[in-house]
Amino acid sequence: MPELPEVETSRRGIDPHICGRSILEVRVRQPQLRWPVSPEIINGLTGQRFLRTDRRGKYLLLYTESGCVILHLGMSGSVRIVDNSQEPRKHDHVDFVFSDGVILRYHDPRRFGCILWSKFPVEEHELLRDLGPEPLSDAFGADYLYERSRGRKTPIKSFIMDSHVVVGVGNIYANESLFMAGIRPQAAAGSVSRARYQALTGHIKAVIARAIEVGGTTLRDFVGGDGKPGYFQQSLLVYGRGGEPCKSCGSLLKEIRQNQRASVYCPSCQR
DNA sequence: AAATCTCCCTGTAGGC
DNA sequence: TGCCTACAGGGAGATT
Repeated sequence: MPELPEVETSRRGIDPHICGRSILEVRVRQPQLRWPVSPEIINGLTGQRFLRTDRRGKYLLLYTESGCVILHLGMSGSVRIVDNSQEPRKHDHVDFVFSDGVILRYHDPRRFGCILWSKFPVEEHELLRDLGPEPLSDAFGADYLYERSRGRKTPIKSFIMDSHVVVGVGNIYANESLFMAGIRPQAAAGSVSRARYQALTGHIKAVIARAIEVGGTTLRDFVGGDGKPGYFQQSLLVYGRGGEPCKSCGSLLKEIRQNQRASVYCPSCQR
C-alpha cells in the first residue's frame, strides 16, 4: 500500500518527465475509480502543460495553468513513466499522453484511488481543506499532538491515523512508530503524556524521512519499470509479525483489530 | 463533537 | 489441481 514516502517518491520520479511537456490527450480506459475520473481531465487538458507537482498528505497535485489534478493512489495504485510503444496492461486505467511519446500511466487494481480536477486554489478543495499538518513539518510535534489529544478517549493509534490530526501516517507506520515509542495502540490519546508524544513524533518523523531517502535511491524504477519504490526493502519491527517474537525482548507480539485494521504490539515493551 | 460503522474493489491466501 | 470463500485496507461519508 502506498504510504506517504511512496507518494513523495512517485512525485519526484514523475516530475521531471511531465513538467513542461504538452498534453496531447488523456486516455481513460476505466473511469470508475473511488469517484469517477473528472470530466474536465478527460476532455479539458489537451494543449495544456503541467507546470509543477506537489503533494499534500498522500494526494499528488499536478498543476496546469488553469487548475490542478488531484491524484490519490489508494491502496494499490501506482504511476510510472512509459513510452508510447508499451501496451497498457491489466488495470492500467488512465494515460496522460505527452509530446515526444512520453506517457504518465496510472495503474490501480483495486481502484480505491482517484483522479480529480480542481480549480484554484486547490488547498480549498474539500478533500484537502481540513487535513492536518504534514508529519515532517515544524507544525507537527509533541506540543501539537498533546494539545489536540486532550479530552480524546479514542485509541492513540486511531488518533495518529486520523488525517484531520496529521496526514500520511498509515497503518504500517502507526504500528511501527508506536512500538518504537513504547506506547500501546489501545491507550487513550488524551491520557498520553507530553514526553511520550515527544518520543512518538520523533519516531514518526524519522521513519517517514528515512523511507523517503530510501525511496529516492530507486527513482529509476519509475521509468519503464514497475513503478514500485523501495520501501518494501525496509525491515518491519511489528507490522505483519503478530505471534512472532519481539525483536527487542523476545515476547510474542499480539495482534488485535482496531477500526477494522490490524494492530500489532509487544505486550512487554509497549505500555 | 466524537466515536463507530459501512462501503468501494480485486489479488491473495487458506480450506477442502 | 482447482474452485470457493474470507479477508485486507485508505479514507470519505453515514450513522450512532
